[in-house]
Amino acid sequence: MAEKLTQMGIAQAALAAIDADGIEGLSMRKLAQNLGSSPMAVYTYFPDKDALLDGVAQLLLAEVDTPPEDIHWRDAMRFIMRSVRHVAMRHPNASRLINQFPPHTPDALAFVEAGFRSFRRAGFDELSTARCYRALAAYSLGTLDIELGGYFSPETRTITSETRDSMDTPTAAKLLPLVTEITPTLLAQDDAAEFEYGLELLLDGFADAMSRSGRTA
Amino acid sequence: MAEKLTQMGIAQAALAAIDADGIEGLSMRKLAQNLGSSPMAVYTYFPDKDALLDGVAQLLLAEVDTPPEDIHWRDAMRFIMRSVRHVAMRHPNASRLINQFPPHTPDALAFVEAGFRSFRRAGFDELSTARCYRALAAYSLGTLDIELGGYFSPETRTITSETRDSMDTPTAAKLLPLVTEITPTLLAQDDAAEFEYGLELLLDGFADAMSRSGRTA
DNA sequence: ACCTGAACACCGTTCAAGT
DNA sequence: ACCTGAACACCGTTCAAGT
Repeated sequence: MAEKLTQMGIAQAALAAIDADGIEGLSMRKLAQNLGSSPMAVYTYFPDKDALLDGVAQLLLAEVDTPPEDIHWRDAMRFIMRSVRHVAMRHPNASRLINQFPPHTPDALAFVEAGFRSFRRAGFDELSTARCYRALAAYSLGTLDIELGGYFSPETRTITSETRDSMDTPTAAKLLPLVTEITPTLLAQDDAAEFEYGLELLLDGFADAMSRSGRTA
Repeated sequence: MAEKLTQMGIAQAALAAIDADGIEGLSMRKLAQNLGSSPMAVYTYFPDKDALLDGVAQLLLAEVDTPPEDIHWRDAMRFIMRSVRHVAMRHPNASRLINQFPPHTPDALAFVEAGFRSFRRAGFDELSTARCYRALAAYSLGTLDIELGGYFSPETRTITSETRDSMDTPTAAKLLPLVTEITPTLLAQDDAAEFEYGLELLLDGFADAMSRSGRTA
């Protein structure tokens, strides 16, 4: 029984459970036990497990900070992009949900609205705004795949082992000399610095397009 | 019984099953039935289900085409990036595995090696090559999240319904006017064209950095 | 509307045994 | 090494029933 159940309370408990045990570790039955209720009680508030996970994603996205209104659009985009990344880093076990479920509640959309506002105030039209948002979203989601999924660090990844090393290092060096050469550099990269690097390329590109369309960005 | 089991054959059967029924629809038991064997036979070739899914991902990545050796690095990158996207589009139900499992078999790494070769031949040093590869990988993976995960098209997504429309349209228009304004534009975007747009921004950035470091790119 | 308890139709994987 | 069959310890969700 504990507290009275609510949609928000259940989603928060689910997020806490995922933070602790990962997405795979969450089951409707264990969650219900945490809540002190029968497994089926949750189904009054969420139609199925997928809807619950979507709810957890909305909770995460609501944690993204909204930039001050008076800053330059480039700073606003840096602010939002960094905030998304930091939310994911605070919830490494849950971050995959951000890639899977787009924001759709008012709280989760607050940072999107703020980003659009910044673009529009700087003179971007609807098409440019949509286009820039899409490019930034792609870069942001891909960054989460790489950093939180441990894309470049096979050791940290879910310890599947065996099949992974289906090629011994001597063979690799012969067959894939450049992969062998570059991989250590890739592993030594500074995540934050590389994130900023790609981000600035996109922002530079947006600014160029703006100025070519005859405005002072 | 059917054919003799092999690691490759099992992974191919798993990919076919996923193409047909989705990743969630694949079970070790159904796969074994397709293969005409007992469920446990697969465990001789893969230590667990995650290793099998990794194997399927390697199969997908091996489908990525390798660009001709004599083209400009920009064309080589366009070639590879488009090929990854097209592989994912041929296997929409399986494409999430590309975001989850990086290439690590020789066949799956062939396109990476080719990309590195192209960068290095154009005069990029190890650090620049790693840096550019990372930015392209992030953009590529994020694009798959958006296009194949239906990030901008809530209707096509797994039909979780209910919780999704926790805000009626009139409220949304008041609270989030710009989201309301831009969303139709977002839904009407041409996926291929927008993919190319962001890609060119990154390639432009790489070229700038190259020429500033004192080379003819 | 909200919640329960039992039941259904599944899972991945371990284990002992066979070849 | 390769494969089987039974069993273990789980799942998400339906359903009938209670308040």
